[in-house]
Amino acid sequence: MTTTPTPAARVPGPRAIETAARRRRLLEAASELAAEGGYDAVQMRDVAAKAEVALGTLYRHYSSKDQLLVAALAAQASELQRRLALRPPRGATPADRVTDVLRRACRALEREPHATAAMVTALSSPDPDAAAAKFEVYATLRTIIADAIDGHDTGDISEFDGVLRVLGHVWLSTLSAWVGGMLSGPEMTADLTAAAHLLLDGRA
Amino acid sequence: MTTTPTPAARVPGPRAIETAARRRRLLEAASELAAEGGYDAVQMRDVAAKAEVALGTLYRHYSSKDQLLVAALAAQASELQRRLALRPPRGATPADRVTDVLRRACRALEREPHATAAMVTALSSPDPDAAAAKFEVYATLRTIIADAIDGHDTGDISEFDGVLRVLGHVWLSTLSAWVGGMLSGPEMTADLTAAAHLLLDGRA
DNA sequence: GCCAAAGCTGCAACACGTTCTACCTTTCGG
DNA sequence: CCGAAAGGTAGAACGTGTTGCAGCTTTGGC
Repeated sequence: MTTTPTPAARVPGPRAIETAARRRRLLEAASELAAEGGYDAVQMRDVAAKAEVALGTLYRHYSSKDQLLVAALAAQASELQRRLALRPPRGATPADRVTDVLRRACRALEREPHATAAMVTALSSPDPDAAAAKFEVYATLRTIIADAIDGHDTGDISEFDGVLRVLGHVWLSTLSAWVGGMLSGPEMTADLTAAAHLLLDGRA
Repeated sequence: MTTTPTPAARVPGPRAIETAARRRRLLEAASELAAEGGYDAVQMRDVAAKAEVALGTLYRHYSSKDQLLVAALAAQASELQRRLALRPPRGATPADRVTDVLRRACRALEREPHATAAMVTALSSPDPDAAAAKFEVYATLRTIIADAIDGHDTGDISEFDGVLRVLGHVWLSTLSAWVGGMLSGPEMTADLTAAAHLLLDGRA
């Protein structure tokens, strides 16, 4: 009796653990394939095989390719947020801090261009199955910008709501343009920096 | 000799006329199918059939579905520009005129939601074949905004280059979000209006 | 005139996202 | 303990974008 045989029935149970592990493997497989060859290289049969899961199971968890990729992006955005909490953006003014965050984020994304392209492609697909995951990504991105605007003190962020929304749009659009080859990396950064200064300089 | 038999060899020739007519029919067919059922309803076999053209011919002119749809969008953007030249935007300040233009454009787009969805979907696809047509659309949109900023007089637009780029990004991103169901029509207009005022009020 | 190139046609074929079927195993409320 | 529900597997099958092919006609330079 020293090693409680069935501890409390509140532990997940082996089946649930297996299921969670499968989901994790699926996201990992998708990310790896995306990093290697971009959107087209993420083929559902390959993802399933790489995660050692049946194709039907993949579709049970992620009901479309775009949903899968957006979920992977959401996970990555969360991790970016976590890293930013550890090393907060530097800069005296809101505009400087926002610029710093966006620049860092872009550098990280440019380091894995294929993966970024795949995930941004999925993010800008109109697939309604992916809507929930897209909301999550949007929310995370806006939180990241909001945290940069108020340098971890402050209160009245609500005043910046419009700025926040506009900056979010510019971020997504520049990313999308970069992925589509319409904008180079430096141009993307330049547009983002310009937007941050236009929207934030001379305000609060 | 009164009716010059072969006028000057500078006239297009019957073959070229036929070819041009085929291209026009293809764009029309694509637009109609898009208006009826959106992106998925634009099926290449159906477009070819509706335009009374072989599938291979469709691909000779437009090397992908996305390129075809972006070309249709480019044509529509040109027409919007023409209509705007006839009825210039109203408003005393640049921000007011830009808001007026964007509001009008959005209303036009919301009137054909399926067609808009199809074309915006194609526009935000990363298809490199469509890059040239995408550039054309981007350029037209920026010209439209630029014309609204300077009320058909003025000179130094270059000073507004950053504003122009940022507004273009916001326009595309809100459209994309609207198509993806992440933003309602009024929300889209609100974000655009907010951006115009944030970027233009208190400047020149 | 003649011939290569360009442009078309009709149709077969392929690839990959997605769906469906048939069947098995584990979990859990009664 | 039982039976239904949930979650899995293997694999066939379907739809649609895209490509390839064989042959036809028109065009334009020589």
